[in-house]
Parts: sequence; C-alpha cells; structure tokens
Amino acid sequence: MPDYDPKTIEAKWQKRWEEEKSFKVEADPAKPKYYLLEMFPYPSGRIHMGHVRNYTIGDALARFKMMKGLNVLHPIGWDAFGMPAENAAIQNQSHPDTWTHANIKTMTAQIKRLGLSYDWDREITTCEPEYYRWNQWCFLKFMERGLVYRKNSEVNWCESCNTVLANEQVVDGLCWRCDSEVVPKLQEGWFFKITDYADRLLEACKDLEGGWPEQVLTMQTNWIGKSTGAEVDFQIKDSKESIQVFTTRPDTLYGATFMVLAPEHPLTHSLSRGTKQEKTIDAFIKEVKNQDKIARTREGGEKLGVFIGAHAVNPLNGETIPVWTANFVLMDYGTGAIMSVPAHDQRDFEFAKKYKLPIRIVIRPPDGNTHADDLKEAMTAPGPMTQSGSFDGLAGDEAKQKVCEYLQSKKIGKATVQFRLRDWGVSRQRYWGTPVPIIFCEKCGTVPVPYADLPVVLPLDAQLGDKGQSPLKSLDSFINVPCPKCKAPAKRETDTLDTFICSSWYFERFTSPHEEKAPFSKESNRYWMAVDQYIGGIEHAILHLLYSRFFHHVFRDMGLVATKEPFAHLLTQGMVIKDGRKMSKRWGNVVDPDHIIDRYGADTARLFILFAAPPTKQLEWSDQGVEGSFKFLKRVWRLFEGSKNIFDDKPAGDDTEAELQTQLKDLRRIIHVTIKRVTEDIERRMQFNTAIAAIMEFVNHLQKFLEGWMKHPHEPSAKGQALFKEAIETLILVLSPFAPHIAEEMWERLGQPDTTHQAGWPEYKEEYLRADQIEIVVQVNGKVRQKLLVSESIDEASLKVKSLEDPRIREWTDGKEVKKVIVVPKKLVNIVAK
RNA sequence: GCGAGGGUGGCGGAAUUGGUAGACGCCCAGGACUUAAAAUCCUGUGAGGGAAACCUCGUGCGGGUUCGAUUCCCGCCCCUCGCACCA
Repeated sequence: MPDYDPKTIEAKWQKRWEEEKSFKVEADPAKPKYYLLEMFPYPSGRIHMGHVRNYTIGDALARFKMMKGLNVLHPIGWDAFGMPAENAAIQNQSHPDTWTHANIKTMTAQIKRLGLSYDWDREITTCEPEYYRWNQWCFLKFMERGLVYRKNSEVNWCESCNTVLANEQVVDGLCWRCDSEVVPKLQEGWFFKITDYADRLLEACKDLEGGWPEQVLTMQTNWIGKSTGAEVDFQIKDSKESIQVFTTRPDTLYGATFMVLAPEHPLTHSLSRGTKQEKTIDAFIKEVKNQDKIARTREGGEKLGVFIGAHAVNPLNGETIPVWTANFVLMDYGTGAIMSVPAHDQRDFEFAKKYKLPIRIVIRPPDGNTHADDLKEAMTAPGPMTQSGSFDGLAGDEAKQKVCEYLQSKKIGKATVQFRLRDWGVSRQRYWGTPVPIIFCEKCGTVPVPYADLPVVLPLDAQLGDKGQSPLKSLDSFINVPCPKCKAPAKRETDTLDTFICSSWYFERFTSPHEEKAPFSKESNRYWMAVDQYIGGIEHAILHLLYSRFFHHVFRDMGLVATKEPFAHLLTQGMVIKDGRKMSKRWGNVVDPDHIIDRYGADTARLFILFAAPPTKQLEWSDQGVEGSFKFLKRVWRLFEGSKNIFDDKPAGDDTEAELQTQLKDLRRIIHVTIKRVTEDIERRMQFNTAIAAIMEFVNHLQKFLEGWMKHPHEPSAKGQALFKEAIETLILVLSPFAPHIAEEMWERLGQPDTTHQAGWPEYKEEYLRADQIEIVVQVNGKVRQKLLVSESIDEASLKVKSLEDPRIREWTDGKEVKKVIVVPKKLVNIVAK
C-alpha cells in the first residue's frame, strides 16, 4: 500500500489544474452563476495565515458551489499601489515597481501551492496602466457628475522630512521616520462628494440586512451618522451678523440660555474685536489649536471656554443670551456653533455649572418640578414642552415639527439633517499611486485630461527621495505638458489617488478584466454581479466597504451596473491567533504557511484551518491540531487503499443474512446522513468545522464497518461491495471542497473518468435517513433514567406504555403518582411523578 | 457611557426549533505491535462518590418561566470588538 504522499499528489494536481485551466469561466446566461470573492491582497511580501484562512474559506465554498453545478466566478488579483512599496524602495534602494512585482511573483507561487480554484486568466494588478487608467476614467466621470471638488484640508505635516504623512505614519504625534513633531497644515486637495450619497448609502443598508453581519451594518450606520434636527439663526445683538446653529432638539429652543462657537469659527474672532475679551479670545484660540485633537474631543476631557464679548437673541423668546467659545464645539460638525440648552443636554449642563451660566427647564419632567437648581444632571428624555409660550404641551416629534414650521415661516430656520460622514479626500502627495488626470493651465485653470489621452502613465524612471517626498513634483518630463485646451505650456497635477479607489471597483472589473473600452463590460457585469459572497477581514467593515458601495451606487446612476448593492452576502472572518495573541511579527508568533505546506501539504493546512473554528470566529493556531488534520488525511488514505481490494475482488457470499442486511442498511443510512449534514453545514450555516467533524465521524464508521466485515466469515456480498464503494465515493466527494488534492487523487485511482468537481455534489435521499430502530430517552422528572431502543414507527401510546413498564423506570416511579407523561416523537419521554 | 458579540472539560470547539450537555479533534494515561523508537491500532478521559451497577453535581453568578433551560425572561460580574463631547 503506497503511503499518503501529499508532496507528489499536490504538485501533480496543481500542475494539471493550471495546464487545463480547470477553473476558467465564461459568462453563460443559460447557467446559474455564483460570484465568490475574497478581498484581494496587498502584495506585501509573503502571504500570512490570515490570507490562507481567507482563501481557504472562499475556496471550500467555491468548490462546493462548482460541484453543485453553478457557474462559479472565483477571481484573484493584487491591490498593488500603496505606501509600503515606497518605504521598502527607500530602504532597499530599489524601485516600488520592482519590489511590488517581485512580491506578486512570490505570493502567486505561495497561493498556487494552496491549490485554490482561481480563474487566473482574470488576474488583476492595480498598478498596471491597463487597470489604473480606469481609476482616472472614474475620477473624470465622477467630476462630470459634480462629485469631485477641491478644498483645503488639514494634513499631517513633517517639517523635517518636508512631506505629508498618512495617519498611520504618525506615531504618538511624531513622524515615524525622523521622530520630529508632526504639525497640522492646511493643504489643497481633491475630494469625492460621498456625502451626496450619505442618505442612499444609509437607506440601502436595509437591503443588506440578513446578508451582512449586523455588526458591520451598525458600524456603517454609525459612520454615516445621520441625525435629524433643525438649523436656527440667532441674530447678534447690535449687529447684522447672525449665528447659524444645528440642533437635534428644536423643542428645547426656549431653554437656550447661551451659545457656543467653535474656536475656529470665523465669528469667534470677529465678534470679539473691539471688546474687553479680545486678548482673552486670541489666547484661547491659540491654546485650543495647540491642544491635541484627540484629547480635545475625548469624553470626560475638560470643557474649557471663554465669553466672546457679544450677545445673541433667542429667536423664539427674544431673550438676550451671551455668546461663548469652547474647546468641545467642533468646527467640522454641523455649523460649528451650538445653542446651549443646559437643562436638557449633558455637555451644556456641565459647562453651565462650571461657568455659572443660567439653566432653564423647558421640557416638563415626570415629577413636574421645574426648579433648575434641583437638577443633578441634564434631563435628556423627551417630554412635553413647558415655559415655551404657545408651544407648551406639545411633545416629541410633533413638538419638533411645530417649532420647525414656525421657524420656517419666520425664515429664521428650517428642519434639516446632518451627517457625521465627511467627504472623501482622495489626494495623496505620494508617488506610488494613480496620477490624478488633471492639468493646471494659467489661462484655462483646472483642465481634465481628455479621455483619449488616458492613461496618464505613472513614470517609472522616477527616483524616490530618502525622506518620502514624491519625486513627481520635481520630474520635469512628467509635469510639463501643453494645456489640452489652449496648448499653452501647463503643469500636471502631481498628487496621486488614494489606493482605496483601486479597491472600490476591482470586483466590477473581474467580470470582464480585459475590457479595453470601458472599466468593465456592461453585459458581463449584468451577468456576474452582484458578488454573491464576499469574504474578508472585519478591519474593512467601514472604509473599503463603504467606498465600494459608493462607487457601485454612482455606477448605477451612470447606468453601468444593474444591482443596487455590490455585495449580497458578506462574511467577516475571524483573526488567526497564537498563544492568545494576534499572529504578527510584533509578537514573534508568526507561522509561515510555506513551512506548514512543506511539512504536511496544503490539504492538511486547509483542513486544519477550516476545522479548528467556525469561519467568523477567531482561530487559535495549534501545531498539534495541524498534526491531527494530517493524521486524519492519512487515515482516509489508508481506508481508501485498504478497501480497494474489497471492490476489486469478485463478488461472493450472499446478502440474505439478516445481520448483514441490517449492517448494510445502517451503512446506507450513514452515507445519506453524512451527505445531509455536510451539505447543510456548508450551505445553510457556513460551518465548515462541523461539516468536517461529520466527515470524520463518517470515516470512523467506515473503518469500523470495514473491520467488522473483515472478521465476518463471509466474503462481502455484491450488494455490500457496491454500497461500500458508494460510501467511499461519497467520502471522496464530500471531502473534495476541503482537501481537493487528495480527493482528486483518490477519485482518479478509483478509475473515475472525470474530476470530483465535474462529478457533482452527492444528493441524499430522505427515505434513507431513517433507521429502523431508534433510541428514545426516558426521563423521570426531567432526569435521564433509561434509554430504549424502539421501532422507528412506534406509536405514542405504546411508547408511553413501554416507558412506564420499564423496570428501571419503575424503580423511580414506584410509590409515586404519575402526574403527566410528555412524549416528544422520536426523541424522548418525560414522566412527571410525585 | 452607548451598541454588538461572547463566557461550555486540561485545550480548540459541538449541541440547527426549549428535549440525552461535552459531537469531532487535540492533549494526557494505559495497552497492542516492535529488539527499540517512530508510525499505526485499541481502551479510557467533565468533577466527586462507588468494586461495580449506578448516583450526585455541572454550561460566568443570582433569580424566574417550564414537565424539561447552554438555549427564553429579569438582575449582576467578566472578556473582546466597534463608537464615543457629533450639538
């Protein structure tokens, strides 16, 4: 008997899959499709266990769906632009392009060793002009639709390196490279108006319920952060100026006893001019600006504020109230100014207490006490308005609505909504990215590069500086171009696009990766989209998924895609941990996938990863667990090799013997039960761990069965042989999505002409699931006291009698009164006796 | 603080609709095979009691509903993740 030899087997089948392009797919309207996608990797160097887990989960599903007869699109590509390439290039004196492509080569080889069912003809690499030209195309199309604009925004700036830093390059407020202090700097850049889609992206979350994890939908909802309320204008006393505020509680307007502006608010400075507060305000603005942004906005952080020197008029009651500025009011949310209602807002309450500002209750508390002095904390619950003139008595949404109507009629305010979501800044002052297709002309201004001139190719002859500045800024051959409009000398934009853009539509591209006239073909897209199952890490729960949804919504408005949402089902896989910690270089607990494959083979690695935990939970790496999976595959191999002679032999013996009959029926039942369990665990529950457990039990049964058979004086009957062969075939097929190499090898050795995924997924028959004899648990007062073997078809009355008459049960019921007998068909009997 | 998920043997985990808690695997112990080891196979393996048959206890803690609760309800503790001065 040849030993299980994963090295040879796996190399053989991987070669065959590659040569025969076994997983190449074409759109075929006659066949039902299934689009399965794992988040494509960043080519960082080598694959890690997180990747392996991601792809293994995806591959098991993909192969299962193929066997089920679906036309499965299962593509792979590379998210190849990004900062690590630049950093590595600086460190190794090489080029990001060289580094990236070398990594892709390494990782491709690693991925291929896992035996994944990818259609390699659809491979995408985002740093190739064939791909990123469509990033530029999208940028221009979005621009035509009014979704692109330029504005100033704050960036992290390192004075010493003279460069913009990404958030992750700022470590404890210091530059990661030179350790000098990072300062905020205003810089002009390009923005995508994702806020135009805020409401629709929020609304569409409802369509994703059931298909997406609730947690992710909650995160997206919070991130978009819609709040409804009103904008209200407060006139400045003795001035033409007015302050606009946003509030979610227009029903508390009568309780506004002061106002607070953000320190950055232009009126903070201007209103204080000419007052006694001038110097205090200037000092305060400076102080807050120097305060760490995070410290400033942390809850429990100290609320600091000063009086501005001006007063405003409450538009509803005409009262004069002081205007303050404070650190807790942020310029980039709402209007940068608030009306303060200390009685009904906790922050305002704390602020009012600290600075001895008046507090007035305008929402009637349940106990009716409207003495503000008695308040211990703000009363934020809704309730009827009080001390609010003609609005008294109105409550909740109706109250808010009435106040808004009044404001609107007086033209001093209106109902409105606010979003926490900010527009998406897409400018990066980096080299290794998609050039922004814009030309600046002195005469014509900002000129888009004509579509015919795309792509704007990223010059590969640029040399990176040692501090991380983009070399594009000083590359004359790149910068200097004639203006597309007036042909006068002009300058190219040197910013590149955020790499999130690459990943925001790659899944659309996979539907027609070689399309040359458009980012993707409408027809292919219509057939393949939406992605039926998307699999990736939870770390992308917000940005990547939100941006991708945004792109898809815009594409839909452009008439390019047919579905409302891009990803019908989302699975967020759990982390891989070892010794209780995330597997990472930082903790020095990394297990290299290559080493595992070298030692045990890909099938073992895949099987372990799928068996050790359900996909959504974290996975504790265990070398012994890997060993266990390897042992299991060896057992399967031995079972297979050992049973071959049974169905090789000529049929003999007879199958009329009762015991053997029962055994065979049992075997048949186990085959069908196993198919059912594995099928449902994959399809309905996506619990590969229990699917594999079912297969292990199946193997245990078959082994026992085989042993018993060998001991039996008779030769196996023809029927028995056929059934056992069916069992082995079933085993191979259900194992195939998880451990495809060994499955394929055994399938071939069995003399099958096709492959396992051509053979199709086995079906179970309901009628074969039943056993003649079933075990019934008999309880007395809820405690298990006996187990009865009864006929499957026993009626309730006889089962009752049988249970009550059982001697072991009598021991517990004798001398007691049987009050009640509960019978759960085919499961249990519970006797209540007192 | 708010929201979500979780807490089950020595470990990873199972229990699908309220119905045998601990499937499957790992570890460990004993045995078989072997000159020996590895590999493989067999047996045992939640805790306590018992020679055994069996019995009692047991799913974070405390209550409740129910014939019956890991599962449902109420209160509490702990862990993980996300959000958090958002007006």
